[in-house]
Amino acid sequence: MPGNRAPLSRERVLRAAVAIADAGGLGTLTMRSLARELDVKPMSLYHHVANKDEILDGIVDLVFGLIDLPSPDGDWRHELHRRSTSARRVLGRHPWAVGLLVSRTAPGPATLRHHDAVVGTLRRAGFPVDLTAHAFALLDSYVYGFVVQEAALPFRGDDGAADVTGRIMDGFSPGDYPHLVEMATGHVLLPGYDFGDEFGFGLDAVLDAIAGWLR
Amino acid sequence: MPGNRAPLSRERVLRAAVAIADAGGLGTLTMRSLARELDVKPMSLYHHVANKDEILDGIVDLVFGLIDLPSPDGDWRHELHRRSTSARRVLGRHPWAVGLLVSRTAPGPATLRHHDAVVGTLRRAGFPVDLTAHAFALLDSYVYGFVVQEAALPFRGDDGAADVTGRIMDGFSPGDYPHLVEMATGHVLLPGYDFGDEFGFGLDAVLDAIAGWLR
DNA sequence: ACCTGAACACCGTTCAAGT
DNA sequence: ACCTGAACACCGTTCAAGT
Repeated sequence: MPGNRAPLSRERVLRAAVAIADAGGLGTLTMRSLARELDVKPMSLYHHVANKDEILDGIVDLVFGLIDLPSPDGDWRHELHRRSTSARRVLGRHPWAVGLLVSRTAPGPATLRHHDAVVGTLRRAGFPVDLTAHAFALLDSYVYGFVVQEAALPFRGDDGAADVTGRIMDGFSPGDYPHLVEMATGHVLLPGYDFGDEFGFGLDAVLDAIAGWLR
Repeated sequence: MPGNRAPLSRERVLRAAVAIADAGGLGTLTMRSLARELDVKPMSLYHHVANKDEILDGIVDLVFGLIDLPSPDGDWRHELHRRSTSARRVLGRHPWAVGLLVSRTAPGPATLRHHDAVVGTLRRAGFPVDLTAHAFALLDSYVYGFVVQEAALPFRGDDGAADVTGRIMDGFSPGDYPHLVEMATGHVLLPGYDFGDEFGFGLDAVLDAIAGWLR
């Protein structure tokens, strides 16, 4: 691993932590694996972060910092479409981040800046503060939840889908879950299907609904 | 703890695991804390579950089993409204379950039965299979994502909100996050506000959108 | 059949010591 | 200032032994 012996820093620690979580899941991210990745002893990490909890908060915030911000001066719908697509892509690449979200209550600066830009875009577009709260809750619920589904449903990748459909169909008594079987064999497993394509469809529906509130 | 010395069973192990995760978060759920709760030695657990991973899969499925199923014969919109409200309440009580969702790909029988009932309700209502997939993705993304937001955003409980607003306002340079500050002081922190109330508003918007696809 | 004691290879973190 | 060795109280899990 080239360049790993640059001087340690909070930044490098967090970046390495993201890399480990991406590669093997959150379960493989330990202070010791992180130290190994950085070619350092575990205790050295504590000079740059207070503890593992701060690392978890830090990598969530780092991931939020990768999401494109909406420009408050552009067309609100176009800007929120672009940032939502970016959010889904970024969070989809680091799905453990959404998993971590439910257990932390200390949003970092990048996360706050992100939310501030979304709220600001809605306010600038003319949404009153109560409708802005509605829109914020609806839009970001959709984005987070889609990432959860995409990570959890085994309807991705060509192999994964077939795998689980197999489990559904023969792991249990035949005839259970008839509608899931129909959905799988009649739609999801057909060549052109990609669950990820559902995102844009739902996103447009959500933005339509929000746009309707403005009139 | 009365009745804890009933004979061990997979059922009792999973129930105790849920209780521990509810009380102290997933981080406090260990094979050893679980054994202690059940008044048994850690190794006894392995006679009822293969390993901790199976416990995690098991408690997610247990929680899904608590959600009201829609009846495929009722009015689809009413049924999905009822089951979505139930899902939000149940998952909101056990928020770690949604966090776990992103890292598992082995849905259990209760989870599959749940999804089957939702898909069946949509099919019975006359949605073709492709629109059923759209509706399923949109609706459940919204439900999961709302639970994530409600757990993550510190906009709940009277104290929590004030806490974080404090952090937002003085922890960082003043004037950062102006829109979040406006949203907090001008809306979210006002006496009658409860973020949870946003759920029904967004749910109706989502169901409106889905209903529109049927015509 | 069900439970357990002892052991192994791990964790996060502290503390005192090195450069 | 930054890094580290040794140690502590924990983990999940295996294996051989008990009833």
